[in-house]
Amino acid sequence: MIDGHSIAGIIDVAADAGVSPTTVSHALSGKRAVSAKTRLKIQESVARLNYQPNLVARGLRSQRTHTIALLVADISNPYYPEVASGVHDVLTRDGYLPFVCNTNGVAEAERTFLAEFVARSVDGIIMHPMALAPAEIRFIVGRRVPVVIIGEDDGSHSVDFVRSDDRTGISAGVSYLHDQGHRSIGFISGPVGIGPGDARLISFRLAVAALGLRTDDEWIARGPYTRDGGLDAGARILASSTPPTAIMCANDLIAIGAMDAARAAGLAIPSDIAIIGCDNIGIADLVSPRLTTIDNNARGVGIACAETLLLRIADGPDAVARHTALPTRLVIRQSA
Amino acid sequence: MIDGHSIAGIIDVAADAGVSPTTVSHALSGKRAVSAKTRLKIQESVARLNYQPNLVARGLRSQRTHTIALLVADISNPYYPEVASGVHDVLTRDGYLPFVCNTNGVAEAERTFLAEFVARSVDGIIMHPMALAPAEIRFIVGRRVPVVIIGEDDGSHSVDFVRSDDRTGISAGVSYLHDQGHRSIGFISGPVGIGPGDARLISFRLAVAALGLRTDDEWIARGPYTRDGGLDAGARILASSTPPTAIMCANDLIAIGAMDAARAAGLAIPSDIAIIGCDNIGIADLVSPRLTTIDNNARGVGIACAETLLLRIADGPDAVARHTALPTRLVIRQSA
DNA sequence: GCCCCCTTGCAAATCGATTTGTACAACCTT
DNA sequence: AAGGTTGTACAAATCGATTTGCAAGGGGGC
Repeated sequence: MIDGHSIAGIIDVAADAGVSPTTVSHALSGKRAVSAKTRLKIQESVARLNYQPNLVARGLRSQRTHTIALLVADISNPYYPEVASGVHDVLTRDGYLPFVCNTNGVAEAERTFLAEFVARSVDGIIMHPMALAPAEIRFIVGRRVPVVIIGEDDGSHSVDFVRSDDRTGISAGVSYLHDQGHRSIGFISGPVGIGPGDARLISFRLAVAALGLRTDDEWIARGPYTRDGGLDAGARILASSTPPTAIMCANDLIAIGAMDAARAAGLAIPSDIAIIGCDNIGIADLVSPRLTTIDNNARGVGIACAETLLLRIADGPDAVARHTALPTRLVIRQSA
Repeated sequence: MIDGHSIAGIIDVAADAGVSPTTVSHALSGKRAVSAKTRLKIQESVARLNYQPNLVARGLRSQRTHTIALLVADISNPYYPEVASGVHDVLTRDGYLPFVCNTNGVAEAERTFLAEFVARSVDGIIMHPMALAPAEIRFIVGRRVPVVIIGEDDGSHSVDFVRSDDRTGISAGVSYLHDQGHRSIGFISGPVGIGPGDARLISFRLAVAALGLRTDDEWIARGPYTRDGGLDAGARILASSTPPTAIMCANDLIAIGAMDAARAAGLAIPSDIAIIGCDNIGIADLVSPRLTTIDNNARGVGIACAETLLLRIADGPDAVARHTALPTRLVIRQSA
């Protein structure tokens, strides 16, 4: 009895119950009526033989594999596991299983995986493209398998998009600082054209302008999305002629670097200078002081992607595309 | 031309090239000889029609899906993405695609997913069990699909195991503290019977005894694997009659909590008290002072699991089981 | 009592590839 | 020149389920 799971097929069940495979299939799927008596017999046989339908065979015949693919840049980047977790929870509840693959942001890898997903007849793809444009994705995948793209939409009516709306959270952050009495606020963004920094800087400028606050170019700095990047940029801002009393950052790593810079300058956080990050990665709650930051709701993005995909699968390829923007929110801790 | 990918099957390719489907299959798989001339014709047709074999159909016939499953407790726990990344990189290189699923440590979820993997004919399973014993896993899965288990082996000769060997790293940590002049070292473990804390505490005791150091029960504390758990336990140790000059912790979150406790007691790190964590999660490099910790080589574990699984697939179920223990290593930063 | 319809179950086709058995030809061997 | 070997391609069976078309039996309406 090494094998808890014998290799019974639907034919074995049919033989055991004294009916045809057809009847077994109908009894189990409910797609056609089966008398209560035979259904009972079949259920007994199923239990006795420990029958489990071969899902590969089912997938081939029914053209539905109940499989989806999640394609991200790097699963070990703390943002993606949150997304994956949301996707996973929604989809497994409906009997889907997710393939999870990394592209490392390489265009050729994105193309290769997409083609492989099509060859494997996945029922849907959720993807955060780094190198491919939505049009090319659509071209590779074709109309047969639905795609939900994480990121800014390109106005297309045939692809679903989900993104988090940085504006709401950043605006809340600026308002919060304003309420605390801050009138001079700086911002550290990422390198030009790379990542979400540009969009977040724009959101920041809008929010500051909306409150009628003064801005100063010396209070804006850029650097890589790392702790060291934040340290450098933060030091530059603090060295300006009249430094701001608060700094917002394009991500949490930069914010942690900015805290280093503040400490190095002998400033106390948040009494001398307030700092707010972006992303609310797990780390944010573990540094000292605990980082006030903007939660971009990664898990919510995953959930929304999965739900959007399920709707698309149900509605077919001709339904109008959904473009979802999830609100972000300020998480107030100790650094501001 | 919305569809970059037409729906050509092997029959279409055969018709286009003027040969039989059999010949196409053999030309592409190389399992039987095909003359150079026809092979060329076929390759042209494949390219023209953009043919990609349906991998579901192939999987059904060949009984190999080139699919594996990775079953973990929680993909958003920073340990697992590292493992997943290692698994992913090795397996995708060989044409496998990984399903990634979470169990949240619930026994019933572990059982359900294992059964589903079998039903889907995955070629292998890599699993970090939380609630199920190896024997039960073996029982559910049967002999048909190979399993690699992450964790302590149970002496079985039929299941492959991979684990990281805490002893090497913890011993290195204790030696390092000893070299720095510490003669009284405490340890904060997790709750009894849960997680890796017990094993790590044993390794710690062995290392301390090997150096002939004195131990004191007041220097050992337990608590949940969280920052707050570390704060509590750390405070208790520091309140003992003669507190130690260094504390090792069963994981990094506990270590961060212990640093909080030290600060609360007015102690400077590492001059007044040295602290060493375990796991080297991404956070460890971001707290202040940067946490000295023991890297358990999560990515290496993933790589080893994948390689072990590939070997098992190649060797068949009767080959002797491999039990691998990967060395851990001390990462020296600022907290010790 | 006759006819029709509805329920129930089976046989056979199907999904799209791989794999096996076989036929035909050409080329060697003796 | 007869017999044997090798190379090449095809037809048919196969993987394990779902799905469709059809037949037999039972019940109800008129």
